[in-house]
Amino acid sequence: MSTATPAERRKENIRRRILQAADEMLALEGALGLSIRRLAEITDYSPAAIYRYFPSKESLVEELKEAFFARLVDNLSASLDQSIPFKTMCRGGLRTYIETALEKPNHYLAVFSAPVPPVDAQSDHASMPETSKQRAFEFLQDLVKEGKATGGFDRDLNVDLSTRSLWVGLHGLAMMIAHMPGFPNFRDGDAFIKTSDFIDFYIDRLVTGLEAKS
Amino acid sequence: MSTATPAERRKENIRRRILQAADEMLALEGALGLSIRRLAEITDYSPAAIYRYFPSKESLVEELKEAFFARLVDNLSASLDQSIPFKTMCRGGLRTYIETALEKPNHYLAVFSAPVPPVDAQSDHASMPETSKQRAFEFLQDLVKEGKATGGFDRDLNVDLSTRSLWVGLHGLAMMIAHMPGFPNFRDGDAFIKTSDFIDFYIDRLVTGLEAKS
DNA sequence: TTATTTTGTGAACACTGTTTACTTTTTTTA
DNA sequence: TAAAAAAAGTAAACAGTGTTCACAAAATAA
Repeated sequence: MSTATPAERRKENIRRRILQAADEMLALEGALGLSIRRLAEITDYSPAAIYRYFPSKESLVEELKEAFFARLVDNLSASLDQSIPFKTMCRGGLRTYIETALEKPNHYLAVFSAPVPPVDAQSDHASMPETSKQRAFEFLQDLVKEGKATGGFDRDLNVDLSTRSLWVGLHGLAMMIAHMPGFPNFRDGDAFIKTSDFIDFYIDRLVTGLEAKS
Repeated sequence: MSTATPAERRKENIRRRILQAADEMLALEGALGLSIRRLAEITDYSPAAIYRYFPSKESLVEELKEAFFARLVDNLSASLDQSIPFKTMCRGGLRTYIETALEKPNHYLAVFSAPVPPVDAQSDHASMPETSKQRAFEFLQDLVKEGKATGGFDRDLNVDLSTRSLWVGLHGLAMMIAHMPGFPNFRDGDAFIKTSDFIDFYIDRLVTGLEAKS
């Protein structure tokens, strides 16, 4: 390896430094709070200098999103363990999705927020990196397939629809917790609910929805 | 009624005109695309004039969100019909939520997007108007209660957890379709899925997840 | 050492939300 | 009806934003 010249290595280092500063800014203040000008100040560059390393703010954020989502998918893969019962493994995997998403809520929100014009062109599944998205989808698809084969899922389930249902269900939970501080508790809620308990309950409902009726 | 002076009525009319123009802008270009300056241009006022009617852009958007969400809740209430079987009524109600949300995707996104600093203070359930939110929640809560009583739901279900699960599940679907043009179809998807079919399937899973096992 | 490429920047452009001081219009009061 | 008070509207500025461009400084190649 390392067929890079010192100049290239130096450049790559600066790029990384900028990206890391941007990552912290994204985590703390969200995609809108991430400002090129403040990023320049923090990294001790002029705003224009940033543009020697990234063509636009959007592309910079895109890199952060991809890295975050790739990590999420890695965590998903790691949670696969064929030696434990399907039910346990399945619930664990879904929980991993939620927990990783909530480690950096602003990252998760950024991944699932379309670029500047929210509803515009019909670029399908806007703004999600293609490779990691495919991997996440395949993870869920495998889960559904194995669930049908050995996990007690309804054998008549349509795999495409079921996979997407699982995906949407997870997404709803992550989104809800991510940008609603306080959820699942209401201001004047009758019952205090521990987030962790709710996640367990919700994932149970998700899985139960796919199981055979008896 | 109409204990308002002509001046007050005129003022109210202008306010409404501005709100309506803003509503169209929000629908077309999202909360970020809605610009006070362009709104001023369209309504033939100076930017500063808008501030005679609304204290801030945020409060203006807040009104649009509340109106939209109130309409959503009205539609939900209207979908209640005790004369039809619970299963049908329940599915119809949930479908109404999704369909109304998707009539104005940018409105729905705005309702469920926290104000400028996305994850900041712990104002619970940020940015959703309290009254309409409560009404929507109670609608779902009643659904769960009736489901337990007469609709075949698991009688051991925790109502608080179940209501929130339903809520989160619906939210996930609305969010996913709202800011992912093309969903539920992937770019190189193996199967073309009609959105309407997917909604039906997904709502079925949501309800099945709450039903007694047999 | 000179020539060339890379790296960094100040200043500007075109936007954004918002405020302030000021003028014009309308309404109220005397 | 005339004067005073209140309301409505605005130009200009402030403080931000992303981005571009012409130019200077530094590093590399010839």
